[in-house]
Amino acid sequence: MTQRQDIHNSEIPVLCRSCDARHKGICGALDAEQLVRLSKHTSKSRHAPDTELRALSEVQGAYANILGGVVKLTKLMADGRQQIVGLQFAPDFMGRPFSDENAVSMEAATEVRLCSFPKRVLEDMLRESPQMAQRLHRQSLAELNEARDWLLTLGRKTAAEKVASFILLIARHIDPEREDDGRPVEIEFPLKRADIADFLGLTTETVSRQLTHLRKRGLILISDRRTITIPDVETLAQAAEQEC
Amino acid sequence: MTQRQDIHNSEIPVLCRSCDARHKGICGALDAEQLVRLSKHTSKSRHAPDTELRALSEVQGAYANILGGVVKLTKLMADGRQQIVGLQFAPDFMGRPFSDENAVSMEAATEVRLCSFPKRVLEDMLRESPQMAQRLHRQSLAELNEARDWLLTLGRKTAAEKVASFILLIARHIDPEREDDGRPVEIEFPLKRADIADFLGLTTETVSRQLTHLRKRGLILISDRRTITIPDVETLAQAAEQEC
DNA sequence: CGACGCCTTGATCAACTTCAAATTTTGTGG
DNA sequence: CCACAAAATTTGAAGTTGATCAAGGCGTCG
Repeated sequence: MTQRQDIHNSEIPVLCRSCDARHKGICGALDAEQLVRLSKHTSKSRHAPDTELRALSEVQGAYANILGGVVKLTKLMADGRQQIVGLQFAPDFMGRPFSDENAVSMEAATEVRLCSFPKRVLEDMLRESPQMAQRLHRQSLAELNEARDWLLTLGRKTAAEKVASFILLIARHIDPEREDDGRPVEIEFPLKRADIADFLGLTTETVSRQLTHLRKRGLILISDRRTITIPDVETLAQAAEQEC
Repeated sequence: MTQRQDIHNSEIPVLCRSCDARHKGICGALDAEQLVRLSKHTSKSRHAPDTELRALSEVQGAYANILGGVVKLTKLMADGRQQIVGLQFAPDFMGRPFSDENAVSMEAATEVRLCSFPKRVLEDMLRESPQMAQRLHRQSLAELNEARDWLLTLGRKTAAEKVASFILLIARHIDPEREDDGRPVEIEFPLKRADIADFLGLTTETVSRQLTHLRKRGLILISDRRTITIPDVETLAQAAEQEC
C-alpha cells in the first residue's frame, strides 16, 4: 500500500520533518545530508515555566533551537531589580557560537521545548556552511533591531504606551504572517504580570492599572488574565505611539 | 639613504597605514592585496556635529568605517520624542550588508571622520572573506550586548544611576585598553546635555541636576562643561549600580 | 475548605518632568 | 577686542506620573 516514493523527503530526519527551524530557523541553510549529520547528535527537551535554561548551554555545553514556547532573557542587579532584555520565540536559535556570552540569564517564560546539539557539532557545521552563519547573523541583527525598538519604548514612552507596545509585540510574534485585515486578534500572554512589568520597566501594579485602563477605553478585551482580544490593531498601534 | 626594505608593509595602501579599522575593525580580516583592492574605491570624508549621515548610505549607496568621532543612532517618535539607541566609535563599521536597515537615523555627535566604500565592493569582499563576515557579526553581537545593558539602565535605574552609567560608558569607550589602576580618569563628553538626556531617557534639566549632584558628592569633577574627571572609577561604578 | 500564588484596586508619596527664568558660553560683526 | 545675539546649561518652583505601601479578590491545587 504505502510505497516509498518521496525519496527526497525521506532523507530528512524524522526529528526535523515538522520543525519550523528547518524553514525559518538556522537549519534552513542545511541540506538533507547535513541535517542527518546534525540530527544524530540532537536531543529534544521540555522545560517548565520559570526554569533557568542557562544550565543547558554551560553545563551541557550545548546550543539549542526553540521548538515551542517563549524564553525570556533577563538581567539582574545586585539589589534585586530585574529587567527582561529580550524574548525569544520558536524557531529562534539560542547561544553564541565563537563568541563570548553576554551576562544574561535565560529562563522559560512558558513551557519551552528545545532541540539542542553539542557546541562542537554545530560549530563544525557553521564552519562548512557560510549560509548557516549568515542566518545566525541575520537573527542577531533582528534581535538588535528589537532591542533598539525597546530602548525607545523604555526611554520615552508612558506607562500606557509601554503596555500597548507590549501587546502589539506579542501579537506580532505569535502570528508574524498575519496581515492586519482590521479583524479582531486574540492573543495569549506568554508572560505573567510581574514579567510584563520586568519587561517594561514598570511595577506589576502599574501594568495591571494600565491594562484595565486600556480595557475601559475599549482598546482591548480581557477574557482571561492571560487572554486578551484586540478589536482593532490599528487603534491600539496609535495608542502605543502617542497617548491621546 | 632611505631604502626600500619593508616590502611587506609597503604593499599596504597609504590610506590604511594608520587606520584603526585595519587592526581592530573589519579590515583586519583582509590581506594586503584585498586592502589595495578595497582602498581603490574608498574615500574619506568629514562631517560636522549634528549632521545627518544617513544620506551617505542611502544616496551614495555606501558603507563606512568610522575613523574618528562619535556617531549617535537615534529614533524619533511622531510627536518629537527622541531616543538615542546606540553610540558608535572608531573603528566601528556603519551599515548592514545583505540585510535591511532598521529605522534608525545616524547623526554625527562630534565631528566625524569616515572612510566609505561603495556597497557593491564591500559586499563582494564579504563574500570572499568569511573572516570579514565574522568580524561584522562580532560587532553586531557587541552592539546587541550594549543595547541590552542599556535596556537595564533605562528600565530599572534611577536618574543618578543612569548618569553615572553614562559617564562610565564613555570612559570605557574612549580608552578601552586602560585598566582601572585607581588613578583619576579625565574624559570629554562627546555629547551635549540634550543628547545625554536623549540617551538616558531623561530631560536635560534632570541630567544637569544629577551631574551637579554627582559633583557635590565628590564622585566627579567638572572642569569644562564637556570635560570631567573621575577621581575613582570604582566608586562611581558603585553609584551606577545602586544608589546609596 | 484553606492556603497560596497571582492579580487588582486604593491611598499616599517620591522622583522626575514641566514651566519659567537666570546664567554662562559661543559665535558674529563691527 | 568688544558688543550683542543665539545657544547651551543651570537653577528654582510647581505639577504629574508612576512607585510604594496596604488590602482585598479570584482561581487553583492540595
